[in-house]
Formats: sequence, C-alpha cells, structure tokens
Amino acid sequence: MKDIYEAEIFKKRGFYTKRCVSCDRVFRTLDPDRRTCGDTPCDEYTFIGRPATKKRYTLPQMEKAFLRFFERRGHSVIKRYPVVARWRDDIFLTIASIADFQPWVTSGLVPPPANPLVISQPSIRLNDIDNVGRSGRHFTLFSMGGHHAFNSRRQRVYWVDETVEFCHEFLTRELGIKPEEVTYIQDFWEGGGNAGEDFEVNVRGIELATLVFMRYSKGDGKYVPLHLNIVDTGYGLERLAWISQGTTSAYEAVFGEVVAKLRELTGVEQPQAEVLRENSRLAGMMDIETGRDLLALRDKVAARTGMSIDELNRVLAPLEAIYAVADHLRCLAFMFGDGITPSNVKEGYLARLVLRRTLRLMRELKLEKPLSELMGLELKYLRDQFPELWERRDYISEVIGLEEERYRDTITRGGQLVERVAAGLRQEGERVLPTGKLIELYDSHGLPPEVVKEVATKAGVNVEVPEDFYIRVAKLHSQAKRLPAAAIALPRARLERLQKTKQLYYELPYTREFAARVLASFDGFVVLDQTAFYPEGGGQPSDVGTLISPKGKANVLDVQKVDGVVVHRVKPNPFKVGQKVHGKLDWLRRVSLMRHHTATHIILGAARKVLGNHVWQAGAQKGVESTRLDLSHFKRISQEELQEIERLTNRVVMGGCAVKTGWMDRNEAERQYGFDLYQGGVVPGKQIRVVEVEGWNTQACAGTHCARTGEVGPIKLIRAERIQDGVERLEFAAGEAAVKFVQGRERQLLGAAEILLTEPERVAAATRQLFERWRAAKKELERAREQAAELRLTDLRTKAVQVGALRVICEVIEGASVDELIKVAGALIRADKSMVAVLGTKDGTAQIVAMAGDEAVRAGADCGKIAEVSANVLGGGGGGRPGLGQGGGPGINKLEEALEMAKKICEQSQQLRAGG
RNA sequence: GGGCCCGUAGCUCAGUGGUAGAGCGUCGGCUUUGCAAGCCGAAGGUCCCGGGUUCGAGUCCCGGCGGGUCCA
Repeated sequence: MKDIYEAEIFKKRGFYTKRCVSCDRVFRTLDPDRRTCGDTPCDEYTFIGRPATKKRYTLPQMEKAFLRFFERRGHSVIKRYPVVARWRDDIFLTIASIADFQPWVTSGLVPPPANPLVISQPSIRLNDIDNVGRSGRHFTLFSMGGHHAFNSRRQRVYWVDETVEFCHEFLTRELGIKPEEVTYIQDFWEGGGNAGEDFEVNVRGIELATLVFMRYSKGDGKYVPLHLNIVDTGYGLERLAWISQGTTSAYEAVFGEVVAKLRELTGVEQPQAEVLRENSRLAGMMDIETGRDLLALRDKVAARTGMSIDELNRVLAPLEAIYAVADHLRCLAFMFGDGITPSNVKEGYLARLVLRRTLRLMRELKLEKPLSELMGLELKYLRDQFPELWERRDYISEVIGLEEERYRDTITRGGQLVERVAAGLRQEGERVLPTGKLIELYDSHGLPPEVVKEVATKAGVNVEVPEDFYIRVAKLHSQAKRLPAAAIALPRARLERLQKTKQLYYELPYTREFAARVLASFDGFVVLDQTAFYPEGGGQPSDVGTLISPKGKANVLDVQKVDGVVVHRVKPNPFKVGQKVHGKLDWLRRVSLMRHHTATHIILGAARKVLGNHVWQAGAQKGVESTRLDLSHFKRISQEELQEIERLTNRVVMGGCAVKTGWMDRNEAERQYGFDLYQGGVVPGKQIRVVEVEGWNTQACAGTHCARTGEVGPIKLIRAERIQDGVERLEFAAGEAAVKFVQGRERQLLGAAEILLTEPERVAAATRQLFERWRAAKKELERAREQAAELRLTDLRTKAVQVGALRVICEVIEGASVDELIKVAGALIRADKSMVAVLGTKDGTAQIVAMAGDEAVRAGADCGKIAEVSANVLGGGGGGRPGLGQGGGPGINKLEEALEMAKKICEQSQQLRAGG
C-alpha cells in the first residue's frame, strides 16, 4: 500500500512538503515561503477582524453549506444522533460523529446506514471545560461535521485522495479560503481502541478539521489491521463559522444573540476590540486549566496592550463568564433535550456538573434570573435548527427548575454550616479554616471553596484555597478499587469449535420438554444440538430442570450462552457425546420468569406514559417471586403516580394484547423505532431481536415472553425505592407471585387487626388512637413519677446520716425505675446542697443511682466513683460524673450490701479530707 | 459502581457512654390606644427503623430506610 500521506492532490497541485520550524511536524502547503505548520502555538490567529472566507456564515448556515457540499458529492445526509450515547456502554456522551457508528459499524458487523454519509453531530467533551469562555475556541458542546466512508474488501468507496480533495475543495471553492492559507499537517491518531494516519487541516493559525484514515485496531500495544478502512473526518463547524466572521472569539460568532442578551441582563461592558483581539490570539496559543495559566495569559495580554493585570481581569473575567454561560446553556439544552436525568451517577452527573458550573458563573455575574428562564431564551434561539429540543421544553425547564432549587438549598444550608464551623473556630481562638475542613465542605457538602471563603470571611475566619485544591479532592477518591467477584469460569476454549445451538426457546417459546443429541460433554457441562433451556441474559435468569438419557438423569443447574453455543451446567454428568437426551424444564419457574419479563416491558411503557419520555430503563433483574425495574426519573415517584402506573399496566394485561417477537436488521429497527429500542441496554449483533407489546412498547430484547399480555396475570407494584439520585427502582410481582404477595400483605393486615381487636379497614385509625393513648399515658406516667418522688421525699429525708460535711442517704426504693430514682435523688439534692443520695432498686437487675449537691461535690463526694464501686458489688459496672453516677448489676440480693459500700466510700472521702 | 456527610421539638441546629437542650416559631399572661417590640410562663420528642456491645446508647458497632454530596 502506498504512503497514506501521499494524497494525489498534493502532487497534482504542487504542494510543498515542509517541516515546521517550531514544532518539527511535517506539513503540506502551497505557500513556498511558509515555515510554520499553521497550527497554534506555532502560528497566531490572523483572521480576527479579517475573515478568511469570501462571505460570512452563521453556524446554521455553515452546517447547511457543509452538508449540502457533501450531499452534492454523493453523500447521504444522516440525522444527528442523541448526545447521550445510549447505543454504547463504553462512553456516556457522544464525543464525535464517528461515535455514532461504533462499535457495530466500525467493526464491520453492521453495514452503515448509508455509504458514504455526511452528518453534523452535536458532540460533548467536558475535559476542556475550564477553557470554555476563556480560550475563545473551546466549547462543551460543538457541532462536528463528519463525512465518512466505510471501505471493505468487497466495496471501495473512497480513501485518502478523495478525502483530501473534498476537504480542499470545500475550504477553498465552497468557502473561498485562499488555497495557500491551508496547511495539512501529517499526524497519527489514536482513540477508542482504533488508530490510523491523519491530517490536521489548519487555516490562519487554527485547526479546522482532522481527516483520519482509520485502519488499525490497537490492543496490547500492537496495531492490527481492521476489516474496514474508514474515512473518519471531523470539521469544527463553530470554528468554520468563526473564521468566516472574524469576530473576537468563537462565542461571539456562534452565540451572538444570547451573548448580547446576557450582556444586557448583567450590564457587563464590552471591552475594547483591540484587547479582545489580543486576548483571543494569545489565548489560542495556550490551554487555560489552572489559575496560574490564566495569570500567564493576562500577563501576556497586559504586555501587548499596556493595560494592568487588575484592569484586564476586571474587564475580561465577566465577559468570559458570559461566554461560558452561553456555551453551557446550549450544552444543557441538548443534554436534557435528549433525555438525560440529572443524577449523582453516569451521564446524569455530568449534566449536573455543567448545570452547577453555570449557576456558579451566574452567581459570579450577579445574574439573578432563574436559569430555567435563560434556558427559555436559548431554546427559542435553537428552535429553528433543532425543533426536537423545543418540543421538550417543558421537561427541560422543570428539571432545571428543580436542580436550581436543590443547588440553592445546598448553598444556603452549606452557608449556615460554614458559619457554625467559623463560629466554633473563633471560639477556640482559631482564625484560619484548616484545608482539611475546606476539602470536607466540598467533598461532603458540595460547597465550592469560593463560597466557603466568602461566608467564612464574613464570619471573621480566613480561608486559603490551595492551588491544587481539586487535585487534593481527586486524591481522596483515588484509592484502589475492589475487583468484582469472578463468575463461574466457563470452558470457553472447549466450546469454540462447536456448532451454534438451535434455540427452541425462541422458535417455540412454550416448549417444556424436548429431545436433543449431546454434542459435547465434559466436567459438569453439556452442550446439545438444540435446547429449550433459556440461558441467562438480559436480566433474565437461566432456566433449570432435568436432562434424562437411558444411561442416567441429571439436574440442570445453570445455563449460559457463549457465542451462540448454549452450555448446560449439570449435576451429575452421566452423558456421552452422541447420546439422545430428553430435556424437561422447571416450567413453573420459567413461566413465572416469562410473566415477569413481559410485565417489565408493560410497566416501562406505563411509566413512560405517566412520568414522561425521559424515563429510561436503567437496569432490570427478573425473578420468580418478584422483579426489579430501575427507571431514570428526576424526582421521587409519588404514591398517585405509582397507582396510575399500576392501573395502566393491569389495563394492558386485561386488554390481552399480542406480544410480537422477531429478528430485525439493526439499521432497519433503529430507523423504525429509534434509540428507544435500547431500553434494556446495548444489544450486540447485526440482527437484533425486537419484542413489541402491540401498541404499547417496543424494545430490543433477548428474553422469553408470553404470547399475549393476558397470560401475565395480575401485576402488583410492591414498592418504589430511590437507589441513586435520578434512578427509581420499582419492585413488582406478576401472575401467581402477585397473588401470593397480595395474600401475604393481607395476612399482615389481618394479623395487625387481630392484635388491635378491630377490622382490617380500621387498622390505621385504631393504630392512631393507640399511639395517641400511648403518648398520653407516657406523659401521665412521667408526672406520676414526679409526684411519687415528692411523696417519698419526706420519708427519705429522715434517713439522712451526717458523714463529715456530707448528709448521706443510702436507701432501696421498692418498685421504682431508674428514671424515678433520678427524679427522687434530684429533688433531695436540690433541697439540700450538701446531700449525697444513693438510691437502689430492683428493676430486673439491681440498679443504683447516686447524686450529690454542689456543696457535697465541693466537699469531696464523687458519685461516679460511688456508682462504680458499689455496682461492682452487684457484679456489674457503673460510672458517671461527681454530681451524678449510675450503675447496676445482676446481684439483686446484694443491693443492701452495695448501698453499704456506697456509704463507706462517702466516709472514706471525708476521712481523706480530714486527714489531708 | 465507589467514597464522605447527615437524620434530635413545627423550623434551623447543639448535645466528651450517665437527668434530652438552644434559637426561632406556637400558645397563655403582663405591658401598649393600636402596631412593632419587650418581659414572664407553658405546651410541644418513636432522638429515622431494627439488631448488637454495655450496669446504662441520642451518643459506639452492624444492617435497613430516608436525604445530601464528591469522584469515575
């Protein structure tokens, strides 16, 4: 194969091959005098105030020009994919146009939806989020224009020559960029396990596109040729729009209207154009990730413009915040518009991250308007180009409203917490908040250091935010992770050569018994030519049952599938290859699993009807007695909603709808049903199995299902639980399991009714009454004890004995509780400050309470010690403070003896004092 | 998926293993032409639930439920 970098056009047009004097990379150019590669930081931007194209394009215009250009050259225009990569399990967000086609198309398993094709794919990358607003060119969400060709041995579409030619033509003929301003830098691209040579296409100091020729997969450090040679291009449509307008930053070019509105709302002034221009040029040359980077940038801009750094900060920081807000608004519109639910996990957390960052920026800008209102503006702005987002505005604004409220609560509560912490520190004479505390406030309470600093400073405590604050937070979380428990090892190697098993459970899902021939048998494993045993998959546990041959019988304990071969784990294993066997399923179990599986689909459909289309299945585990279904939803499901879901669900059951199952071509299925198909998760393969509850719900699913909904029987929701923020778990039972559950519940209710001596329907009222009475009785008892204590006082006082400076009472009070003893003793010492009262009672075990008045304590009484030592006599323990001690032990008969001991200790204490 | 924090009066929260508290709110009284406020007093508690350790648990340990938060 010829050198990938030798595109025909270079020879044809007479490109020079050069080496950049700054970065040493090889590049192609038509400009004989050029010495640098044309990319930052080797070159500075030269398009600001001086557009590079022959006319100005808005972003939608640029997108249109891009798509039409490639459409005219034989590409089919494909609709954008969602920004949540539901068809993948390795990434949360769609990060590039090629991500739409990974892994099934790129691996060659599934044909592309069109070939060649062109797409404008909103792509989200959050790794540069700190640059957004400052660098002039970074976005959290950007439109990646991609034209893709998938070349196989059978079909050659186009490769390097055409790709570079298309690019050059698009930039120069279509957009009118001067040919000598375009450079092609030779590079090598790696990502997502794939790799290949590429060109970075630069104009006037900015990279506009990357043309990747993907042809290797990389594993274990080695490059292995792919089945397909894939043209993977990415054009930054925002940057193209920017370079066509020559504005001071890409944000002005893309978000012009929104930025203007934000400026108006905040009253932030527009700095001089010259300052902005220099700022953009210099920002383009660096990544700004830390405060130090930013400082370095300010320094350089200051040097060029003659302004002071403080002055620059004052004029630029608010504008940068506005740019970032504009960017984040668009990103959030897509995230929520495409159905992300905010959460503390997965993509939901990423959405929350962006949302909270936006709120922080708004706070800095003192922008008081609700975020949901700003989003309203943003959605109007996006409406023409993305009507699907506009349609979901109600959901978007509700979710944002809730998140906003939640964040405000966090900050308010956190503020109070900081004030308390600060007050505590001040009391201890501390004036500085320890860094550990600062990190804890963020990590455990979500309080950004700036907020802590602001509040703490007001409360008179200084806060130093360390430079590496977020790194230290990250360190807290970087401890080693536990490995998941290893599953039972399957003998994969021994299964490789076997023919695929005929899956009777699909063809004849109601098969309970079947005949088959043994293809392989070793250890505890048996493989048959065909089977009705469903192997574990899609959240449905495997079937169990028996296998019988003339030579013997075995229990089937577990069934798994490896590359189309079904393996039965059996005990014992009397089977030999070639034998005929008879299989028999545990049908009650299987039928219950089928019911629960079909019920899962019905409930999901009902949940989406009741709660909204943002609801996605976040996981499911089918069982025989009950099943769990996890749903993404942004708030708790109310009792009413649960009942509505249950009602709709049972209505579908009673409707007796058909449940149709069948295999479909993946592309066809996606076209027909959209990505909603993948509720149950990613399914592999070119053909996918589609299960449709007629007129209700359609999903890709490999499980076994009832033929009609009526067979499912009653469905009973058992409970709803919030397993993560934004993920609700429904637990339910179907069929006989549902009946069993309801009967169980009824037994509980009847049991309670019996105890309360009432009817089941009066249990709540009766319990309330009982509870109220218990409360009243408790209070009355309390008062009675106090009265009883008063009554005992007169009698007890006569028992007092003078011991040194102390008046000591050591008495048993029959039938009193510890609380009562404390009340009595308390009254005694209040009346006489030199009193030491040691009271005992037999309350199951022997208990002792000792209390001493202030004077008695000053005179050397120590009730803690009295309780401890005298309780030891009882065979137990005790302790307390000088004024109050408690103790006890099992020695009921020794109570008198213990009280004697108490008295002795009092005497000793007085002797000591007298002696000392 | 993992880490951390929290759950005590209507609300916001204190509470070294030893008598459950404060502020605000509520109610009553006093003061005032009325309001705001002030003074005095009172009511109000399943210390989230269940186990365990202990003579003794709001407090320590385990499990569950509920909420918050950070990280991947």
